[in-house]
This record gives sequence, C-alpha cells and structure tokens, in this order.
Amino acid sequence: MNGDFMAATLHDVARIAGVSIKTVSNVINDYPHIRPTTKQRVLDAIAELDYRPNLSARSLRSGRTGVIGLAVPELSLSYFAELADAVIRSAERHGVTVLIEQTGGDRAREIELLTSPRRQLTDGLIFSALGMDSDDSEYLRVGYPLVLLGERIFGGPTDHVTMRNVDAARAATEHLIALGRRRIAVIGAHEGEVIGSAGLRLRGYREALEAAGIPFDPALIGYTTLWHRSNGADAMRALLASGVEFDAVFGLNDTLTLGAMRVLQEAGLRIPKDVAAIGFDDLDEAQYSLPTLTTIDPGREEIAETAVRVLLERIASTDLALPPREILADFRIVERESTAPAAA
Amino acid sequence: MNGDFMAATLHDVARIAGVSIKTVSNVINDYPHIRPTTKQRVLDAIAELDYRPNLSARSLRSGRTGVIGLAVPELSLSYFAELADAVIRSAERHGVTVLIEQTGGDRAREIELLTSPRRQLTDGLIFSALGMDSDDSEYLRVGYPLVLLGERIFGGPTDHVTMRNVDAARAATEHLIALGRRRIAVIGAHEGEVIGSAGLRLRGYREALEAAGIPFDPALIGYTTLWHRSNGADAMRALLASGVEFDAVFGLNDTLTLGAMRVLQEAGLRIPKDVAAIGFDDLDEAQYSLPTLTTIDPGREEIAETAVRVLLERIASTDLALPPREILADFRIVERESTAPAAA
DNA sequence: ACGTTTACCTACAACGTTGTAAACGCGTCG
DNA sequence: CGACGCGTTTACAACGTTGTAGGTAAACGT
Repeated sequence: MNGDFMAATLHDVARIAGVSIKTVSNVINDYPHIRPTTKQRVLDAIAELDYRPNLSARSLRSGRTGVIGLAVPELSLSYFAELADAVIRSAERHGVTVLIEQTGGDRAREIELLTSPRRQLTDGLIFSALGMDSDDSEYLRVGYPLVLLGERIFGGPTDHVTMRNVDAARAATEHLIALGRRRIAVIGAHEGEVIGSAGLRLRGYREALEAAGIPFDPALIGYTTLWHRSNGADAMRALLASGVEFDAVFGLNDTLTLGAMRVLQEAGLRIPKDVAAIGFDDLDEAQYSLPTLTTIDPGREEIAETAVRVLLERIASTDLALPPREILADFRIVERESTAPAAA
Repeated sequence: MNGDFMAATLHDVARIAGVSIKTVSNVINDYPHIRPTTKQRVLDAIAELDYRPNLSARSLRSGRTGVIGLAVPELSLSYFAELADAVIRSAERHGVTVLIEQTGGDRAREIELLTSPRRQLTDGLIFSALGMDSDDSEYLRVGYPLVLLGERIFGGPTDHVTMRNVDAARAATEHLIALGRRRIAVIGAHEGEVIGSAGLRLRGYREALEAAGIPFDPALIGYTTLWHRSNGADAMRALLASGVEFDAVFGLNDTLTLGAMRVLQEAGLRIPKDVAAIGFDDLDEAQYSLPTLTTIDPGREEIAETAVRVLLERIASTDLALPPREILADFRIVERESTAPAAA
C-alpha cells in the first residue's frame, strides 16, 4: 500500500495548510494565540497527511524524550513484575512510556546503570535499588530526576517512595500474636542488617514482641541470602531440623513464605492449625496458594503511582533546589486462610 | 560537583583533539581509514571530556534508535514476566534496549499499538498477540520490522517465533498415559478455538488420546475464558461438581494447573496418587508448589533469544522482500512430583 | 616524470523540531 | 494622528549527529 512511504513533516503540513512550519508547531503544542480558522486549516492538513511529530527531532531540540526509565532487579521476581505492571499503567495515564532495565540486584550494575548512556533515552529514572546501600548514596547525586524505591538507602539526595516496613511488619506480627501464637518464627532475615527490607521488617517483628511482652528468641530467626522460593524452603528446613518449637511463621516476603509453607506441609504440619503463616507483598499468587496466604499489602499500586507522579513533577520543575521528599505508602493486612482462627 | 554541567559534544572533542567533528564521528563509528595517532588523540579527548554521543541527534540523523519494543499482554502474568526478563537479557547481549508495552490482551489496544507514535521510539517490535486473530493479520503489515510471538496468527506477513504447541501437548498427554492414566481432564480449553494456544494444545491432547486408542470424552474438558489461577480453580470446581471421573489433569498452562491443584487438594484428592497433574510453561513457581509440578518447558529462553536475533537481522537488513520466517522452539518435559509414578 | 589510485581528513548540508526575535495588521489611547 | 499594545504569524537559528562530496598528500603504476 505504501511501501516507500515517507513520513510527513511539519513542512508538508505547513505547505498544505498554507502557513509557516512554526504555526503548525504552535498548533501541535497548544500555543494559545492562533486564529481558530488557521488552527482548523492546520488540523485538517495534519489529519489529511496523518502527520506524526518526529520524536527524535523533538527530543533533540527540546531535550525531553517522553520516556521514563524503571530499573528493577529482575522481572521474574513476581514482586517486581507486579510493580513494573503498575508503573507502566500509571505512566500510560500520564502519557509517558517506560523503558525497563534489569540490574540483577547487583551493586556494580546498579551504579553503572545510573550513568549509562541509556539515561539519555529517558527524562528520569525510577530506581529500585537492591545491591547498593546507604554508603553508596552519593552515587544517587545524578544530573537527572531520580526517584528511589526500596529500603536500602534512606536520607539520600533524591526523592524516595517506600513502604512502612517497620509498622507493617509489626502489624503482621501483632496479627499472629492476636491469634494466641507466642513462638513466631521469621523467615528471610539478613545477618546483621539494620536498614533494608529484611532489617526493617525484623525490627517491626521485635517491636511487636516487646510490646506483647514476649521474649525475643534468636533460635526462631531463619536467615537467607536471597528471597526466592527456594530460600524460604531451605530456611524452613533448617528451622525444622534445629528442633526449635514454633506455632507461627512470619515470612519477610510472600515468595519466601510460600516456599516455607511447602516445607511445613511436607513435614506434616497443618497451616494454620499447627503453624499460622503470614507473608509480605500481597502477590497475586497469595490468593491461590493452599492455604491462601495472609499477607501485607504494602501499597504497591500507590507506590507506583506516587513514584511516577513525583518523577514527572521533578522533570517538569525548574527548581532544582527542591528538597528531596520521602513518601510512605499505606499498608494493610489482607487476611486469608493461613491465619484463620482455629476452626475445630 | 557538576551541577550546571553541559554534556560534551563532537565539537568539544574535535576542538580538543585538533581535528574536525567528522573525524571524531568516524572514530566513534569505527571508520577504518584513520591514522592511529589521530585516532589516539581523539580517543584521549573523548576520555578527557567523558564524551557520550547524543542519542537523539544520532537517531534523528540516522533513523535508528537502538531500542526495540516488546508488547505483551500483562507483566503480572508470570509467563510474560519471565519472557520479558529473557528478552531484556537477550537484547542487552546484543547492545540494544527494550521498551515494554502492555496491551492487556485487548484486540483494539493491540491494533492501536502497532501504529502508535511510540513506534518511532523503537527500531522494531516483538509482539506477543493475544487479542488479535488470523483475520487481523493484515494489521501486521506495518512499515517497520516486526516479529510475532504467540499462537494467535499463523501465516501472517511477518517473522513468527513460536513453540511446538501440538507436539508438546501431545507429549504431555502421552506422559500421563504412560503412567497408566486413562481419564485425563483438561483445564483451560477455549470453546470452538482451533488456532491459539488453547486450540493447538487441545489438539495435541486429542492426538495423543487417539494414538493410544482412548476415546475422547467432552465431559472431561474444562473451559475457561482466561488463564489466571482463579480460572483454573473455577474450572476444576465445575469439573468436580459435574461428578465426572478422572485420574489425571492436563492444565493448558501452569497457572491454571496450580489453581486447579489447589481445588483438588481442598477436595481431599491426592496428587499424584488420585489425580496426576501436568502443566505447560515451566514457570519458576512450578518447582516450588506442593507437589512440585511436572510441566512443559516450551523453550522460552530460546524464543526470546531467537525473537531478538531475528528482529535485529530484519532491522539490519536492507532486503525488504526477505520472506517471512516461522521458527519453532524446542520443548521438553520437566518431570516433577505431580506425575511421579505411584509410590505406595 | 606524470597521471592515477589510495589513505586520510574536512567542509557543508541535512535530519525535523522548537525557541527567539521580530514583523505585521489592527484597534486603542493620549 | 502617531505611539502603543496586543493578537497572530513568520524567518531564522539552533539542537548534535552522520552522509556526501571533495580535497590534499603520499604511494603507485607505467
């Protein structure tokens, strides 16, 4: 139909409409002072030629691309897939496109990515850090708008959208305590970590114990390096092998918890009767496991929406000195079978 | 450190190196005829200024962006998240970036996306169609390199990378038959569909039955509209309610199968003892379910790698008349507990 | 020794857009 | 009536890159 078709340019439209290219440009950019008749002629010409602005030219001239970057550790981790989904949908509502990068959670790649030439393709970056920590926060002092996600770095030089890890973990633990559980195991702790998802959530756990007057027992803490299913399964196996007694488990994320639940059930323990379980993330999967998993909805949708909004505000703002903001999303407990009160 | 930093341009490099901008450009683009001493001076200047080519300018001038698009229904569906992961990693190996779009599996949005202005941001598109069907194949006749994934459209005008649905489904069914199962239920069929993942996989199922001399029983087929976990659970509930007897279930994808398995277990049926189960996709999750799920690895990595390679070949090729290719990835059965031979 | 190739390098234009400055016509004000 | 302001439009330059065409030596062939 149009094999050797050349895309129409402003010049073509201008010629057809009998105006200058700048007037066409003005129409496209909603410049106010245009005579309605002129505007209509231009719009007609645009429609006739099916004109589309050349985005490369526009971005060369204006310095804006209309694309934002999203850097996550791995899309095959459900949490980040669902986060990316939410960010893309949110970006779409705001009329921008998302370019996704995977860091593998590797510190070196994260740092490299911050100054990668690809940053030129985007007007700003939503960056979910996993490998970097607070010592690296100077690397975040980049020359473009950057919104940080995650809980590896606090008090950095950029806007930061995150969740109420401590409060939510405390609420999760209190939920188990309210069921009458006293021996609450944790799966997914990181040795010595204070900041970071694991550290913060463990802190919430300890706060809840303390408030309830339950002594903290280090034997109940299952450490893992990563938060994949297999890590949860391994940690639970280790816990069972250790012989320590427990009547509930708080998995620091859903994936870990589901892995741990599998091992519990293999060992013949019933959930929630023998061991109640609660996770963190509210993955889609948590509503279809056996039993369905009680978990914390950390406000992922809100985080995505806020991150996009804040980033676009930064991009639009001329005020570079605007102080960095830290925004916390609301969480809620999603109650399901894995913490159902004893039936029989 | 460099707040009001202006990025260096070819001009800056040229000035420092004492050559013309074109020579700098030539160095960057590996033009062969450059005196080694000159080249070194240019490289030194580039290093000194930390020069990075301006991608917008380059793409305006050259018509190439170095970005490829990937359109999938939804990242929150694990299959597509894992596919996107593989595509991104593969693209990275080839030095290009991936821009992801979500269609929601909606036909209208899929069609719209094919001519969206965003296509300008990409040199080509890897398109996983779900809503469109063979009647829509003319929409695929677009002015840019396009590689089709999925099994909704065959014999279209573009390159097509897909999996051996019929063969793989047949192998899955044969695997169940080899266990001695004769009453094999299917979860996830689509009413009246011939082409499409559901239709093709159902055909493989029927071929296997026929080869084994087992009559096809329509009562064993569970229909669903979508392939989410809840659909698998619902279909299995319907099957159980119908009272039909079966000793195995072939879920047309893993997600469906996991949903169905949950319902089976709730109903007190043991897997694989009472009912063996096999899925399709080899999601990460399949190795951590209870029991672990035997499934078909449809060659997702190979599909991603091939799609990227074929797309880049199209982009690089000047020969527009190159006939469309259809490439099928290899599959294999991944045996796990859900089809383990009767132990006790 | 002289035309011809070859290696190397450069000037200039062009890609399609938007910002700047200024021009134009027209009504208004002093 | 001339200066001015305002709404509307335009010419021109610029963004940073690569393609084209060409130029200058040195190397080559005869």
